[in-house]
Amino acid sequence: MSKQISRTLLQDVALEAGVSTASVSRVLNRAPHVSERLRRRVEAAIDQLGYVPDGTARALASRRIGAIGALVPTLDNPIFGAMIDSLEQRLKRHDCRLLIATYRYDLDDELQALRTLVQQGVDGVVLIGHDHRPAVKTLLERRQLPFLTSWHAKDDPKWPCIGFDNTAPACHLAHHLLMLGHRRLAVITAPTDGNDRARARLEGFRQAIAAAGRDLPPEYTVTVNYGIAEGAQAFETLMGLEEPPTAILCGNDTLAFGVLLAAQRAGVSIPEELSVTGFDDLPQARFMSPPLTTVAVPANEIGRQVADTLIASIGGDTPPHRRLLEAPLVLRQSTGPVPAAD
Amino acid sequence: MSKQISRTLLQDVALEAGVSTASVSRVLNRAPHVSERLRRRVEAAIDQLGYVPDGTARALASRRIGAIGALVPTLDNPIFGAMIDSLEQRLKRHDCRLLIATYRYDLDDELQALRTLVQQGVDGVVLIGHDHRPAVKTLLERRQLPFLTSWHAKDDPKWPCIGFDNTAPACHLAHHLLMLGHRRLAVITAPTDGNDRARARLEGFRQAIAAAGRDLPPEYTVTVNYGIAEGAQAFETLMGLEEPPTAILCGNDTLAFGVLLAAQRAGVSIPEELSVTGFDDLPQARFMSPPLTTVAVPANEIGRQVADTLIASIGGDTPPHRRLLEAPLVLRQSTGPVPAAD
DNA sequence: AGGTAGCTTGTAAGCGCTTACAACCCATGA
DNA sequence: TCATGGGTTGTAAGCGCTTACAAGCTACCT
Repeated sequence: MSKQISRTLLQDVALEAGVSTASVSRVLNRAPHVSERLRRRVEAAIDQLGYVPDGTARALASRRIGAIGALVPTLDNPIFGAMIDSLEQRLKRHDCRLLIATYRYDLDDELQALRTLVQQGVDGVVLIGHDHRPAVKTLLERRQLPFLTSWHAKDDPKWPCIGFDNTAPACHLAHHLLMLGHRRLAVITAPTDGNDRARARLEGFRQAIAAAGRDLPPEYTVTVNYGIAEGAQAFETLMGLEEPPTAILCGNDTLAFGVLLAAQRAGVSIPEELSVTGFDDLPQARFMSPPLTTVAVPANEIGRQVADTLIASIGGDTPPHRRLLEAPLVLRQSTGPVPAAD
Repeated sequence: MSKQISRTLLQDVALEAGVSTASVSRVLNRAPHVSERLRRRVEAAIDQLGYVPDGTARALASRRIGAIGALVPTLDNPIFGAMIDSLEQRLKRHDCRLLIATYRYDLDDELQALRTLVQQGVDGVVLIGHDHRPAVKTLLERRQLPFLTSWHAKDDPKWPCIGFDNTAPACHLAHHLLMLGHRRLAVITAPTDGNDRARARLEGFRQAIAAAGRDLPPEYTVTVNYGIAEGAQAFETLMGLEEPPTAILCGNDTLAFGVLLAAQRAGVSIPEELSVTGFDDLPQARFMSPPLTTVAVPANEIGRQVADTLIASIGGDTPPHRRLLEAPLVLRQSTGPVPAAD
């Protein structure tokens, strides 16, 4: 069971340097009150012996594991990949590792995954969105674990967050279309169950439409899973209606890509015959034909700020209740005036 | 410094159940030789007290942390996101967590990140590719750490791998173009430094071209970083040559997307005037216009098999030296016969 | 009935580090 | 000169679990 290699221990270093184990530990942890002379002696011994501290023993004794946990719905969506990428890069600077777990938008799985991470001993946790099982909060509180939610903008003192408003940009997008004369706006959304971001975006679309004195009829709201093919399919559904929409608001870029491609196939020219919007501003968005009007989600910036803030919380700081980042509209060429006929 | 909440310990469970701590531990670890009656008593006590074992103590005592480490160049590339996603999902089944670290294709950073993961105490490690600093091997061996490389097909007993051949499909791709009559084949490749996959693909292209009795002149080989814009730029470079190529082989899909888009802008019709190929088969590839001829990389399958195999290695199995997965050509419409004029 | 093999359970010694606490040293000021 | 205080270092008690080893028990065999 045991790894036979007898590794050099902290005690060996202490012996070699002729100091106590406590001193070695202090040097290792950059503790204050260590004389230059002692520090150098210890460092020499460490080099000499090629000593590498044992993370598990350290974790047990110090009650800090040196890693945080990230719970994300999936890494298949590149927008989360981007966030995790930045998060990990930034954590590294703080000498902190990243444990990830995915839950496929299933909140029970999220809770379960959180339990595992907590049991593992993570020093902090980052969650996506505002929708979670109540037990998530209970668990986090009981363990007094620093945590942060992200990707949303709910002003809930119980859930500190670093995110952005999903509703307002969605509202602006719809407003933009209404200003262009569109009256038949349809929406393609991801399943909103357990996904407050999708709900918030949908809500934004609704608000703008309501503000214009109109409404969003059920047949103009199509719910599909994430994917290009799914977006394309939703396009078919919508354009097959008796009165097809003149504009389609998509819950994310990937769905919009599907719409763009399906439109191209169907010979529906965009934006002349149909306006389309996305949400995320994936790298591809500006390269679509036509370039996609969308909302730039600050995925990388979220990753960085979450890292910095969580590290600070672990260090004892009280995190700000809420920090909102910009999610600016990016108007490109997939939206245009309503067709003359309409 | 200490978390004030006095948590219930294994000892409390033992007390409550009226058994020894060893027995509780045995129940926890599904050890053999535990009577049904005792097991039930312990489980009742665990439920009763809401006991949750401490991962760090467990790790220290058992010398297993319950997590493996993954070293990937970046998560910004969705193909790695896909692999990591599958890897994590599958690890979960084996009750194993995933620690990730990225290194931006910098092998020194990779080594450094590995050191950190090892120090952290990971039970196993998965690497991408065959290019690594020698110290990586030394470290892994000295710690007798189960590990696996992936994404390549080198038959190197020192580096067990679960991957696929990058060269052969690349070769086929080039062959396919040659069969279509193309003679001026150009290549857009990612930087090959520290990236054996990119080198292997380039090598495949070269092999096919050489087999046809031709060669790949330097001006037909453009090296650019990962990105759509970079692919587009490379397109400009190549098409600006006195004798522009009639086909462009791209080292990955993202570069090919850039070429496709730049061609569209430049009014170069594909595949009539120019053939283009990618590598990866990202979800978008089949939705491009025209749909991209490429190679389907088994990212998800790699993730799953790496998980299963690494878990088996940790359990004491000797991993197969090498398992190769299929990376089939996907012929779509971005490749066609050489233009008549040529 | 006694011996023995094979389970089941308990005892207690770690796993390798951190840190509270105490001891010590030296410079400073009275 | 001696008390005082602050910075430096050492001692040793954990951190919460796993597991080698030994002991106890049951059942079966002779």
